[in-house]
Amino acid sequence: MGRSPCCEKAHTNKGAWTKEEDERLIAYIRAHGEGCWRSLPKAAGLLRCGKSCRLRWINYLRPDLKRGNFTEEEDELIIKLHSLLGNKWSLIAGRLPGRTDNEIKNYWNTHIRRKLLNRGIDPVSHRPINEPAQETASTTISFSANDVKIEEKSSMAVEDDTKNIEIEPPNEERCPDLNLELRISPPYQPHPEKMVAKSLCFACSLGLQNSKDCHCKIVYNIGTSSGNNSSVGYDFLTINNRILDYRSLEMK
DNA sequence: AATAGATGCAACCGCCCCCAG
DNA sequence: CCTGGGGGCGGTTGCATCTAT
Repeated sequence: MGRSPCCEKAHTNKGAWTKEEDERLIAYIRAHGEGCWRSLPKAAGLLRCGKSCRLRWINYLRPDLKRGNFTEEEDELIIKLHSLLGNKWSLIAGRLPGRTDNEIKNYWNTHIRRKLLNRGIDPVSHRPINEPAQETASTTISFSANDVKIEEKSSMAVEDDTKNIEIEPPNEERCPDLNLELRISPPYQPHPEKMVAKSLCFACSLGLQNSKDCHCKIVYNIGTSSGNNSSVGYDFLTINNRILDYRSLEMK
């Protein structure tokens, strides 16, 4: 359409980066920091599109990147985060220090998808493949200010801008409060003890009740004496029996 | 050893969102 | 409030490498 291109394509290199280009980019960012990507190539003496520089830096040259194979723990964390967030690779990457969204996206498509298929789990819905198709109602939890609303819908999506997250409820389970900071803490629990009967582990949330991975247990803790800040967590992210509380999952 | 097919991953493309003017 | 530019993101592509025949 009428939109101007992000850079002058005719005078930019494309394809694999050379060692010299990498060195120029690293040297420039070391000296000036990450700034205006559009003007960076010219300032750094690179015949590259600003977006290309940004991508190269973020996905490959950044000093804090953790290169190498993903660990089993990282695998499981990615799977669990993906079941909650869908293809929000940048959000998922935010929970894996040293990993980039592109890297995780590639890893998902090449390894984890197949791994889940081998386990008989649909990598999109995270449900058992042979489970009969059913009307999937989902729960939308709105977090506009302090006013929390829950409504039923029939799709799965994460809507960043509205700060609504739609989650497929596991077996009629109502999901607790979940905001983009990925904190689990229902706003108000007059009878927190009732949470005991409703708590599901992550395996159950995937329809794998009674599996060896099922470790339903309560991870809520009652608030302090003030009584107003009680927080109740769901054990979605138990990894190797170590509880990953959502309260540690702040985004950005 | 040669070749075809499969796989992995870096990089690109185009759309969307945010924000300054 | 509107608009355009810049940055960010997810999907896709293309090439290098690996594996099977």
